[in-house]
Amino acid sequence: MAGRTRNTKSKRATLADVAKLAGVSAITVSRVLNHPDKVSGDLCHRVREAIDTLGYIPNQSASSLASARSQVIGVAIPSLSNIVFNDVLRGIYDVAGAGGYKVLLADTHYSPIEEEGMIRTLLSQSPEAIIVTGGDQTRSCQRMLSSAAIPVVQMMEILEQPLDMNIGFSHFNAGFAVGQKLIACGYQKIGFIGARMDPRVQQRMAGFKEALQNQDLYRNEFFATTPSPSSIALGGELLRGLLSTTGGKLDAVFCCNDDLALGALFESQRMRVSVPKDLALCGFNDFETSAFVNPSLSSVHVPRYEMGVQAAQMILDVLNDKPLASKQVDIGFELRMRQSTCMPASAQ
Amino acid sequence: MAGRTRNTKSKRATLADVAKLAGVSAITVSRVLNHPDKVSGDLCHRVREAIDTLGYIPNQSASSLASARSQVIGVAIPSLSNIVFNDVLRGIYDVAGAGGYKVLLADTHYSPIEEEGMIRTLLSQSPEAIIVTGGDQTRSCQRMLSSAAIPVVQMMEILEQPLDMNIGFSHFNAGFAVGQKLIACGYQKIGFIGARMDPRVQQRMAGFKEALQNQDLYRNEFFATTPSPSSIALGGELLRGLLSTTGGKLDAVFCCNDDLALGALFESQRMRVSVPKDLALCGFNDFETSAFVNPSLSSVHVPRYEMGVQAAQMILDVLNDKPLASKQVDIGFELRMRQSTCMPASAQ
DNA sequence: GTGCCTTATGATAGCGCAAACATTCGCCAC
DNA sequence: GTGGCGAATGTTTGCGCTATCATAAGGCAC
Repeated sequence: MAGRTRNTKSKRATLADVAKLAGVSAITVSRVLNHPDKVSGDLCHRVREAIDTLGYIPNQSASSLASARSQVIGVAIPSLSNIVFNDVLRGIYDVAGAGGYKVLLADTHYSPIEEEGMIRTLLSQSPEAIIVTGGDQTRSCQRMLSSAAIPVVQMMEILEQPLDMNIGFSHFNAGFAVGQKLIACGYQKIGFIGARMDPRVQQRMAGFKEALQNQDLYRNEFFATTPSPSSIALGGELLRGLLSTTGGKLDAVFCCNDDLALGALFESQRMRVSVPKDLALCGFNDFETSAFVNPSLSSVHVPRYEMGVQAAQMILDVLNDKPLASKQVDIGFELRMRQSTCMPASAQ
Repeated sequence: MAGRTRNTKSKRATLADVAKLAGVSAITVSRVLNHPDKVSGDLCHRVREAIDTLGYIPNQSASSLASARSQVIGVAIPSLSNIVFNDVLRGIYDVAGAGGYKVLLADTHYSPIEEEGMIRTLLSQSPEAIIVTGGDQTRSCQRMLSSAAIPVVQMMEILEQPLDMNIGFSHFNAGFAVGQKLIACGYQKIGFIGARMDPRVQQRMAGFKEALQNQDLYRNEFFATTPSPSSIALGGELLRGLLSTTGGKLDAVFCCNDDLALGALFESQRMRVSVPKDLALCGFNDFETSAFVNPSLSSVHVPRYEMGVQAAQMILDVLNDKPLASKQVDIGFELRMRQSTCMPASAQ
């Protein structure tokens, strides 16, 4: 609580300063900045010169307060260090920025409790819209979002009952598709490793499990999960653990994401387990590495950047009163089967 | 410019609403939120109930305007999709968040021109401090930053003449160290591949080049660079190009980052060029993958998360009038030599 | 010329909050 | 009892901007 002293007393220039220098009223300066078509070319020019001279930068707080428009879009994601969200963010930033909006970003650390606090903080900035991840907000968080009466997009997954708008894909279906594919490839002893176990990973696992159960191939002891954060190192550990508890009987493993899958692949190489001859591996998210590693890693591709773009675009459309085709968009996914799941000819 | 109609006219609750419900004055509510120690327990409780009842969320714009404190730290980074910056960002967010600050983030796309516009936007939010990447801001951008009269941190590299505070490490020294190390390992025909060629990559290259020149080992045709964004795919392409133009004479290649290095490694494997027997590879940034890939990839480790933490901490310290040990912090780097640069016994 | 419209500019008020100053009250020393 | 002090609460004001309304100046039909 120490006294906050700024050594410079040269206060920032204001609209009024610019107006005085240009010999016009403040509102005219405001118009030059916000509705230049409503000011004559002559004045417009004079005002701009004054702005340059003073190095005037508008005070967005005052503008927001007076106009009830903050030009801010709030975004909450579970993790800053997960590539998955970076790609989505890039899409959001590109579109929001081009539309004249700033993005205020919060990292919820995969915790709905933290998320609630962070969304409260976001809302205190009077954002014109909010983008959140998934649908596992706390009740009071959902109430806050609703009563904020602004457009809300829940992204990354398709939800049964979205708060407002929704873009993503079905993780259950994706997991199910992987399960079906591995079975179709001829694999019989199929395992799963998962980390973090956030709602989307759980849905992938549930879909995968159902596909196996449909063919009577589900075995509880072939599934290894941990709430720990996902990493390459962890992928190796989980795979080694699974192979040891199952006595190496597995012939395919679905990893809940590419971090784990790469870790499993690298660990297999060190254990002299040949992929895919001895063991097939499939990841999720399709990182760039997955396409280039040897053997290349099968994965589920998701148009993440595109999802971010569309999420932001839906918001811009609503904010500009453009008609929206649908409040819910299934952006889909695509199995990218590569060398790591090529069933060897000699398979039983 | 369509009319912006909000269907709900239920305006958000204000301090005054809370005050009326609690039967106190507005300033008391403000005190409950900002200086609870100055309000009696009884009133404090009553006010908090009113806040809950109304779902009151303070209007940060009004608060900023009235108090001249925005609780915002502006951050500009060159890329949202480069893991390097994610780690730094995580550090910044963790510390800034714990200190009660929001982070307003801008992606400059490695362009000083874009950066200038984005910093202008950041400044319009009246941030209490700014963190930017590197030192290649435009003149007018630097002028804006100076006249904003707020703490500024330039991060990622050590600068000769920082605007204000500075944290990072010497990319020149890091490149030089890699050069020396490869030479010490006994490599003689040493190449370099680089992409993006932003200022920091250029410095790494310059340091590396100098190390080679010192031993008369620099050969211009062993250096391949491109302004294209770095990627794993590009690493493979650049390596293949370099090997073909040099007739495969190289025995070691320093890649300006781990993306390129991994791409080079994977491409080597596909070309049946054995790493490190036929070709040594060294990357930069030490991604998690690098430690686990086979053969494991030598790289230069940089404490990125720590750098973000310290950048934010320096700012919090200045904002709280705590004495600062130094305005410039060299966070260092560390060579992590792994299998990809193990000189084979049979080397000439 | 009159009336009416459009365009360009200005004056005023108020957005929601907190700083600064004002008031009230109770307590204590003497 | 009196004066003085601090704690608790309130009143006023203004942060910098824009919405709204007002005004002025010009154009045009008749």
